[in-house]
Amino acid sequence: MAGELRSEHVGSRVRLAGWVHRRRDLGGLIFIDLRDRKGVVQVSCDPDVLSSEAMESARRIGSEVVVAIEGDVVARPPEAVNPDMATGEVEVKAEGIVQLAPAETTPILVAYGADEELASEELRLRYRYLDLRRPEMLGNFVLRHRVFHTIRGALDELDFVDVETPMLTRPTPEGARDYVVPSRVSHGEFYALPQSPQLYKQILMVSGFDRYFQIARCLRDEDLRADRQPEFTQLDVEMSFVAEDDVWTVIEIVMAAVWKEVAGRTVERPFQRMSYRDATERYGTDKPDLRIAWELCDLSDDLRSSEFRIFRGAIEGGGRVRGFRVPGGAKLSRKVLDGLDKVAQDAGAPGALWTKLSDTGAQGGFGAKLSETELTALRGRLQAKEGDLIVSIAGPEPQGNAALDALRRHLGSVMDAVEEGDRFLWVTEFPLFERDPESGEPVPSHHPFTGLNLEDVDLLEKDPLSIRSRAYDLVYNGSELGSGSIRINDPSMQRRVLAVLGIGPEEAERKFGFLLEAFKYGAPPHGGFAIGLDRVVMHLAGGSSLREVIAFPKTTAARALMEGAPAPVADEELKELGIKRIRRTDA
RNA sequence: GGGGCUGUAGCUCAGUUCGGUUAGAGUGCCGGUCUGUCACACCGGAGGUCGCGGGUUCGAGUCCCGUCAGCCCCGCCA
Repeated sequence: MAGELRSEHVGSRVRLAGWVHRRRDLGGLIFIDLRDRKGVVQVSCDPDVLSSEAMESARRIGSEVVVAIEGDVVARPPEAVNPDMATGEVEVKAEGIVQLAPAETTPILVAYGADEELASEELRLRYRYLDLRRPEMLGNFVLRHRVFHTIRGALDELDFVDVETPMLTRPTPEGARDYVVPSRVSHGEFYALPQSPQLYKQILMVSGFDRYFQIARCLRDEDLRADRQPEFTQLDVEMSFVAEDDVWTVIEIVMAAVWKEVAGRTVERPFQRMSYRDATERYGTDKPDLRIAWELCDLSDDLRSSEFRIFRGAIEGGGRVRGFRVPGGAKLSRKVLDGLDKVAQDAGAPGALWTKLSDTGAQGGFGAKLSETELTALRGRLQAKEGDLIVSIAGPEPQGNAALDALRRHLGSVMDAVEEGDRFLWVTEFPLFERDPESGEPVPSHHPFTGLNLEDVDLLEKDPLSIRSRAYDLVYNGSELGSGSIRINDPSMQRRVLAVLGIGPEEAERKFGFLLEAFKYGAPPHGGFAIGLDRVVMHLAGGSSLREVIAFPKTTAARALMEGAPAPVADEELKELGIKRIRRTDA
């Protein structure tokens, strides 16, 4: 193909078909850059070879016209070799050019120059087929293909079986909002598109499938983000007769294979592991970016009786003072330091407290408010020295965590302290429940079938919020790639957990009766994992938006701009579905 | 549901601070010159509901109100 021609092909005759990437008309000579899936090659149109009619048509041919070209591959004259081009040592001397399809002037460019800005994302989505012609975009999807291919190969090698589960499923009241599909046959009843194959894969374990996987489409009707699409692809895995380590090992093998195969990078196995408690204590988040080395420290003991009202007040109010050391951070400008308040505030804290360490003590910020003893204690605890910056947050816990995490990442990037590398991390022992901020009642932090740490079973009814689960997340460079758990396979334990969640036998029966019923007939111990593959591909492609690695993504309003979805349907069609349109009740 | 940014030529943007002549640039497009270019170069030309609606004003791309769209974030995402 055009993009594959190299000097070894010189002398061979080729017939190429593709798109006119660019054309350079020098008057006598015309050069056409011909693009196909493998890349671009230069075609030369020489009046000594081509008829004057053929030269005339080559002169008129526009960008993105589809053409077939026949000719010999020749070496370029030495002075005309283009080292920036994979095919730059050769060109095709055209002897015949046929237009296979015309092309109007495109609304957005395909062939961008090095410094040219891409068209707006809105237009790129509207004319997605043109945007996807760009070699960078095509490259993302070739990479995506290789990721999927590698995963399938690795799991096949590990004796997993790929099983498909339904797209039309039972609506679930738990979790994310369902995309709902009306039933034509049963008016008033609805299917839901799957949020994940969770219940099906557990049922497959009851069926004895033992090692299941699926690359599954999942749909959730929630608001979008750069890293969140309503429709996404997940690697779904479930295994029987396993504990955490068995699941982790499988995922580690798969991820290492992907990174090796697709990026040519070796990642160390086993991945680092850290409990949820450790992660939040040391980094202020359940998805720490370990490329930033700095860790948080509790400074409360050193400041308990401080004259500085903010510190003492926070501690007396039941909160804590925590902080971290930014090596060399004393050189940061006043502007950057003043900006820390906003970073902390955006994360829900009243503000950020900081001081610079110099040879004479602490300068600026809270440094002046502390006694000599307190400063010395802080320096010792943080192992901080002259030239460092100390940043801290005083106050109650959840806000403090979020702010410390935000400050750590913000300053990590400002100080250029984010190391290169692939830092995978298992975060383990998530709490089984968290408190619903509105009702105050416990709600599952993962899902209601998550197994619990056997040491904590006795606390189930007494202190549910303190129970550690057998759920785990996989974190890559500060980004959550996926999560999983060892599940509950004992029907009576499942009933106890549901009871704590305020779901009685009747409600449980109505919501997931089929799962509970299946568990009556011999459910093996099992557990699994799910990985967001769009995010994996995004990271490997070096991007920051899923839209770069999903062929036809939705906008932030969940609309498809190219085909125009969603769209109204005819009243007649609605009638057949037993659905009546109601007027919007806008005020 | 809330907050922020953006919307001007096919495309990318300037012009909006502080209302005032005929709204500019680059690129693409069209025409011309050019036999080693590679974002070819050079010369010329066409191309605008200033997102949409309303208001203030002698006068609105510019000010005010509303609305639509795209993007980023919070909420939400078991």
